[in-house]
Amino acid sequence: MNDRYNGKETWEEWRKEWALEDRYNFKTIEKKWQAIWDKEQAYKVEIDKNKEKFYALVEFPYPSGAGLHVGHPRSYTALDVISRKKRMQGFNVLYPMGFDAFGLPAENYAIKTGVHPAVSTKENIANFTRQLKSLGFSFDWDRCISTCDPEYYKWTQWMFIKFFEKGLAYKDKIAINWCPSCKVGLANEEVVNGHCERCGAEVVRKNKEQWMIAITKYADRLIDDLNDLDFIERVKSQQVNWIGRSEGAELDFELTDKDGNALDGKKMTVFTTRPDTTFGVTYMVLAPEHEFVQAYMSRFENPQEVQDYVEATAKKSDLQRNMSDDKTGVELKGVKAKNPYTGDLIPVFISDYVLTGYGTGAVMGMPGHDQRDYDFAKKFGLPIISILEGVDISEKAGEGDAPHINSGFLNGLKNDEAMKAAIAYAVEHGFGKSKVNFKLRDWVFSRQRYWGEPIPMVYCEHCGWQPIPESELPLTLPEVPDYHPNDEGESPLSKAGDWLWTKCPKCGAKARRETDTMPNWAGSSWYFLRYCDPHNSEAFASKEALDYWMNVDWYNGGMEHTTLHLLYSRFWHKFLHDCGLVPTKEPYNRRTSHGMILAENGEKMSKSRGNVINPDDIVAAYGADTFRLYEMFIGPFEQVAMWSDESLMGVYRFVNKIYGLFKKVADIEPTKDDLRAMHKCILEVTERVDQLKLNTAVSSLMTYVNYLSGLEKVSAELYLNLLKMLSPFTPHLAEEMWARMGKDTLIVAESWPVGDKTLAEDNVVTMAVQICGKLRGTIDVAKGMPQAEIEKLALSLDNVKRQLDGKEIRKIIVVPNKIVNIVA
RNA sequence: GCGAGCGUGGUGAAAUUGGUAGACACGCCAGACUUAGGAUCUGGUGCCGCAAGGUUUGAGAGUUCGAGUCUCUCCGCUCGCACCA
Repeated sequence: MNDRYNGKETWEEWRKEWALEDRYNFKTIEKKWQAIWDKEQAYKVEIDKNKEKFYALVEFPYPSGAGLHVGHPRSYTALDVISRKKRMQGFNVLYPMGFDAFGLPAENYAIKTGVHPAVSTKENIANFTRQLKSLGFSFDWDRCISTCDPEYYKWTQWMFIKFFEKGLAYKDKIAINWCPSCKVGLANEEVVNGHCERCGAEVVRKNKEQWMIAITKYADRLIDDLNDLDFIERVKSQQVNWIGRSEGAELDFELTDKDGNALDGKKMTVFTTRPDTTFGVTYMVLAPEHEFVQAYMSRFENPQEVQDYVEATAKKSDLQRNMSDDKTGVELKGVKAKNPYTGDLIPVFISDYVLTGYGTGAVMGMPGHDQRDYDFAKKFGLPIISILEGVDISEKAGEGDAPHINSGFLNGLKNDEAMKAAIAYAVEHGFGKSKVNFKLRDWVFSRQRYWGEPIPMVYCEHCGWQPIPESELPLTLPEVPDYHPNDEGESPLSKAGDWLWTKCPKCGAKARRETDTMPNWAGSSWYFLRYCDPHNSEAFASKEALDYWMNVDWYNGGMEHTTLHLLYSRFWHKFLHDCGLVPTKEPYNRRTSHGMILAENGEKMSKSRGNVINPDDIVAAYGADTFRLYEMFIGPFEQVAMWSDESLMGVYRFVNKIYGLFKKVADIEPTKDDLRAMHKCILEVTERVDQLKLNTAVSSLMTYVNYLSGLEKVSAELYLNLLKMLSPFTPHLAEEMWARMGKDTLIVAESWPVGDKTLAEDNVVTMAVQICGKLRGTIDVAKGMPQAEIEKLALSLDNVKRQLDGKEIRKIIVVPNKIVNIVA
């Protein structure tokens, strides 16, 4: 009995049976081959040093209760196509799948229903796995991981301790974004337009002790190392943008009373990207939260006014702060700042357009050449000076690279030189230095949540924060009576009785465990490493496995993850590299991003709109192969695409056509034309898959199938090669027809056909004949025809003669095999 | 405002990177076989025109023998960041 022969002993016996079918029965065919791949472990992969490795990675999904979305298979199929082709080309391909299984939805569901998140997550993972398997992806399921598995998060915790040991993880009381509805602190990245990304409630500021990770220490490298990577441009630019490096200088302004007497020797440092414009500075502004304001309140002449403004600002959310076009502020009366370049005394203000978290929280106002300062100066009647020659500042702040004026020793210098000279002067006189600032802040790593990795730290009265010993890892999630945060906003883990209290690993005194959990970015920051060696209990992955498999050769994922996940995981990887734990400084060689799939009317698919397409329904109605092929054909991979049932039908027809073509297959020699069509197709498909032009790779296949359909009989050689090329796209159908052709191997293990350029070329080419660049006719020309003959042929065309009538030919340009252009 | 990208038929889109614009597919039209099925097959299909022919890649200019492709100006759209000094 043989599975591939549908239970018959021999191919001949099976053949008698299928002769009765004339429709493509995808339901039985797809199930059949999925079972055979499973049984024969067709996609299991091990280290094989004799073969070149290829590591293809797709972002692992969060196993939501809604199941797979049609967007997931777009990414998974694309890299499945690439993986399958690479495998056929002799590469040792690692293409793994897993689950990013910690997260809010499971916890919210638990709060609502009381079902433990581990239980619902497990069910969801089972459902996802079923769906993924129904699509025939060539994942090595033996390597499947889940971030909520203690065997996995043991290592996430272990790595956190490494961050702590290296001084990169620290606790700090900071104003965090606080969602009053979720009772949870949010990273800046989780705040969308001032609202909680999850629940939509307006985010407020709240001071809390949080674990932080010092990602800013890697800011420079996270930008600079992008240069060597093959990431698409918009991904790179978004990373650079997010990190937001700006180069400038810090300058100290001495503070005085209103008569110019030094104020306790106090200096105020500002950050500026334009130290060369300092001669145009007419005032200074501090963030309302600046520590100076409270410390020197009693020295101001208008403390009540100042305090009122500070309080009004505190009530504003970031959103309100951003939205106000109008500049507001209050002068700190009785205080002046001394411009270190000119010695001028300038007024000092507080205003909410200056942010406390960026730079020094203080800026010098140079209204002539900065629009925000210009607006502020207009509002408060402050002088506006131009220090750039010929730049108009009557309507708005002036820009441009021009010789400086009104600028003392900088006069006549242009921007760059003036900048250098200004900094050199500041350094020489000890009031400034060059400085690089970043928008990127350290990573807020605490969540007041249950369903995440426990942070493996304990607090001891005597010894402070201590990591738990490695032998106690994993620190598993305790059971809790309910999943609500407590009223102080502490995580549900604070309700975990016995678990909460332990001994200090250092002095043995009673100590309390950290009750916050890690953000869901934690587990996804290093999962690609675990895939290399997923069952290792001694290490997160062996050195041998990492040396062999890393880097990820090709990583595909959604644009929504190009700032956060990509940045975090690159940072995390770099840190491990610095610790000597991974061999490479960057994890991903190539990053691509698939476009979203929208509903037919161009709207986003969402439950509330009721326009969600369930992959299960498509697979049931048309089969996985049609579904896969359609998603590849839908449009350029990196662009958004609109779902269309009608286009899907077209692909379904095509798949049936391939099935139907089998009846024409005969044991005959291919003709020259046949071979030309075949080699052309091979060359095109091979190249287009490598370039991720999957939609046009599919059209090449369609063109070839159209050609074959027009033949009386199809040579077996042609059909077999067609099946090989189809197998990455429609693996089930390809296996089935391969078996029907009498093959007892798996097509997935066959070799990829090699195209021959010479055989793909026609020996007669059609050349365009143009007059002054306008098409006037075509000529069929044998390859290698001498230029003079081509010209003669072109000139003999009736339409050409007519067009040239009475005109003098000045020049004839012949581009071999392409075009003849007659200039008259 | 800053950064990235895009603009081609009724629709989704191709174009070997400067060389016959519209491949492939959807839709539509006509026909065939059938006789209600979201079946299959054949032919046609950018626009104007009966035709010869003309004309066409958001608008305009430029470079070139030749521009969808390169350069400049303008218009429009999408995404990301956004009072980041």
